[in-house]
Amino acid sequence: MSLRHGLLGLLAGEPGSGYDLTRRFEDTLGSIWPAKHPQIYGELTRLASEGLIEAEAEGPRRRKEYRITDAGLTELRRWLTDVDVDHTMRLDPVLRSLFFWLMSPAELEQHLTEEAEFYREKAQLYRGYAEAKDRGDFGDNPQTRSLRVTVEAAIRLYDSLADWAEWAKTVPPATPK
Amino acid sequence: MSLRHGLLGLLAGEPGSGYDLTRRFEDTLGSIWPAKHPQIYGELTRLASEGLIEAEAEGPRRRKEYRITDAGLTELRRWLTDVDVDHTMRLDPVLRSLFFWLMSPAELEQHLTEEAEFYREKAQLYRGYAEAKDRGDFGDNPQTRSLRVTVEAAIRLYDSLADWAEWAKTVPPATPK
DNA sequence: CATAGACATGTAAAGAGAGACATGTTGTTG
DNA sequence: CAACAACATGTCTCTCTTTACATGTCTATG
Repeated sequence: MSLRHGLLGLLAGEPGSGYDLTRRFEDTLGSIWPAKHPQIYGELTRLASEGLIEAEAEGPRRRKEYRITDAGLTELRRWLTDVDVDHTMRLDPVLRSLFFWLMSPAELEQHLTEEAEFYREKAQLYRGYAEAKDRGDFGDNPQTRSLRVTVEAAIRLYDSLADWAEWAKTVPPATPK
Repeated sequence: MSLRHGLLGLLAGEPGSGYDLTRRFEDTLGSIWPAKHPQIYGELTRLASEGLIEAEAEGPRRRKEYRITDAGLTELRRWLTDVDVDHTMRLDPVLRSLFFWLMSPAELEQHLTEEAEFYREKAQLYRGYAEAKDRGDFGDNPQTRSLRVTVEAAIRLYDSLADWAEWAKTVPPATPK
């Protein structure tokens, strides 16, 4: 249940509406923790009912801006320090690799080329963010520093996967006689 | 819904019971696609009712050994070649990094040390499998070659994460004056 | 022969997440 | 002023996944 704490964390950074948070999730977390708006609105309602966040009066278009409460900040810190990290990965592309032997060499070649390209582009995208940050484009404060660390993970993961796909292309499919 | 095709793929390699598949998922796929037995039994029943797999008569302890049917193999191949790869990642440890600014330097230091250790051990574990395979311990056929590719992904991913955690320790937490 | 551990299969309930449906507002542009 | 895009919030249903509960068999060991 990391969505809960993801929302809490984003709100610890700055207040926002469900709409804002949906966009922030998509922009900064899209690759590492996707979340759709129905789930976010639901979770915000639950968090508010538990007093971990609170909303001021409604704004222009029924806009409800939430901010984190002291209880919420306490819960967030508790999660960060006391709750075990969930190391679960669920990677469809890697699962598929277990079944590469069922694909023809041509199909596999094409598949791996596309995968490598996809990952390399993603890595480039995040590298762009990282460079902008390092140039000072986003200012410098503890929050943007953390974001920089997160972005670094994305770069490294996507680069690894791109390297892996390229490496996999060099593995001969059948037993060499 | 990769579990479905994961099961189909494992059964394409060799027939097995729900119990077998649960273990195989845990052993070879535990890190990249976890699945618990209730889910596996349920999915096997569904696959059987759709004719993608079939069971022979029950063995010793009500054991039902399933094998893939031609329809199942067709469906598996269709998935591998025609269905878009799902690139979704959901990584709690990376999500957490976005909120590192809420942790004290000491807490963060400890957290990152533990993370790095965890990933490095995992990488080592898979490196061990890879070396055994490369030594020829598991023989050589298309299936074990694919497994070798999958293992390589695990090694690279875990090493990246370990490197990342170590790198993160070198990032100063606050704006240097 | 008792008993423990591995083998073996399931059901039920609850939570997480995705996709479709539904509604209405504000601001910009032609 | 019409129309569209972006803003904004929700519900409902279905699927996927986990956890707890439940049951029974076979084999090796003391």
